[in-house]
Amino acid sequence: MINSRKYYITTPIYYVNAEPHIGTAYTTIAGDVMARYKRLCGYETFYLTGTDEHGQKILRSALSAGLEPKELADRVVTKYKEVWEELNIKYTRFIRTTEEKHKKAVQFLFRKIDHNGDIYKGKYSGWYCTACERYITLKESPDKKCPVCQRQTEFFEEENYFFKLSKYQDKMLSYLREHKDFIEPSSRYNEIFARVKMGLEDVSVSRASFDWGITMPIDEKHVIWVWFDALTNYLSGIGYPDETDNFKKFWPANVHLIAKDILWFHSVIWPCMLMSAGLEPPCKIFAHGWWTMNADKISKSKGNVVYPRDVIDKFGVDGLRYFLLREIPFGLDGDFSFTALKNRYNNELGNELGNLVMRTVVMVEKYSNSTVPQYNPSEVDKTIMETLRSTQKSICDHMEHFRFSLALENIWEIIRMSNKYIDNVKPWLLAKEKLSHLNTVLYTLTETLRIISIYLMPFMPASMETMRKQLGVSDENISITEGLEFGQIKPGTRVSKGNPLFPRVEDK
RNA sequence: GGCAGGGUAGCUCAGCCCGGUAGAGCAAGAGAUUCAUAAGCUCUUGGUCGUGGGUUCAAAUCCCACCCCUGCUACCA
Repeated sequence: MINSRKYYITTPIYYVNAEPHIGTAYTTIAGDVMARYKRLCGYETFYLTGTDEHGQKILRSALSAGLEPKELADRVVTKYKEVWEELNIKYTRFIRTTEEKHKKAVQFLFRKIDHNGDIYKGKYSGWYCTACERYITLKESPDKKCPVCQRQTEFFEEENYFFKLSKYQDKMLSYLREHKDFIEPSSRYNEIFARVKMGLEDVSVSRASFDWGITMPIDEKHVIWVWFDALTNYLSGIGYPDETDNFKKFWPANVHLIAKDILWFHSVIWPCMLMSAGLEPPCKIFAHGWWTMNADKISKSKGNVVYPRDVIDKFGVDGLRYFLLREIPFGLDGDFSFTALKNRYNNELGNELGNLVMRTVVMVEKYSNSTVPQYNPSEVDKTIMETLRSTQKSICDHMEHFRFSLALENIWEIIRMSNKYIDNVKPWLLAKEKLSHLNTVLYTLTETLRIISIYLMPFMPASMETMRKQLGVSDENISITEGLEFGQIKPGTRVSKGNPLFPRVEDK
């Protein structure tokens, strides 16, 4: 039975042969936004991220750097943790696959699956491209040339242990049929469904050609395949198999957030492994898209990799967090460009939101002695109330379904409405004529901003904290369930003008 | 090749399910204002809705054909 008041969300564990870049930051920020949102909704939330540290590639990278693989991993892990801290990522736990706990969990899970009769010794053979380190299928290349690098491949045969994936084909298929929202976006669901229908073949889950990995319990000459190892982090990260209370509380995961390239492993191999071990599959796999850079594919060789630091020096952490989730619908591919970033930052964050906060706070200072005035509920602007009411449901609905960009669009409707409102009622004239309606206007504005700050807290925690200080509500307990009702800011609350929240960026 | 999705203003997209001669944001241009980060507000320019046929009083929207683009088509992670 799924505990409805808990929320368990994960990112993939990142491979430690590269430093965190915009792509890994994207997944991690999205997960953080969701985790923060769920916390605001009152859920006991577990947000897991970490690093994948085994495998041949790591071994090679380490050797060429003159390091032990673990040393290399340690260094990169430090980088990851630094960057996540910088980006304000509030994870519950950072797991490393080289941890003893994790290794034990992997071996435990492996034994379970073995005891269930789903592991057997066999031979894996095929045409292998040494350069790309991958087997090719005759379907993708009948002439036996590597489809990626066009090099001639060699025939290899190795003795491996296999997992009986094929045994779970029917179960997997009916699971997919019964859980239409298991994989999102739905286009990905359709792809996977079609592939599973074509049939499942057993997968090799051990390697004997190198030893940087977790030793296979039933044959010490083999290490466990990195994917088997890596996927298990979702269990070991919450205490499997020993910390039964925590594990029982949080499993199954509500969502595994991933990039689209690793969908197969997460949506098919992983659930089948879990079925074999008698565990429930995760509730949802959400596969997001890729970023291009000025419409070009991002790659090391092209030298156009964007690192978080490149962005936050100029646009701030929240500028980055906002842009990534606002620019493209979550799930689709999108283009990263500093032009687009600057436009959104200046227009939406600086002009529309930042300036709204500024003009509101300054007016309260000037016209109301820096304190939020009393208001007359019957005089509250109807269009503002209507906008707040109509957006509330849809914002929360969008958030629940990872439609971050639409949630933000809705929030910006409120912001734009507020700017219009000011221009319509012209508080500076009301002040001149000493009309009492001014009080209601100022109250409405500060209160609307308070509500906006709650909505935006998951996206831009640092800026919203600053903004709430300016509004004088920083010590208030924030909750989505209770904080959205109009009329909570207390008359007499002192506002204080601070520096612009999002100072304009001029060049670049 | 097979399966899936898409081709709508300069750009990014909504509308298509439930037919009635096109919408938003950005970009561009103009105006009135001043509380404000020269921000905000108002207005304007701008599309024969991939191509060709068909159904219909009426099609971006339904049907057929074609062209083009993208994704998936299993073990580097």
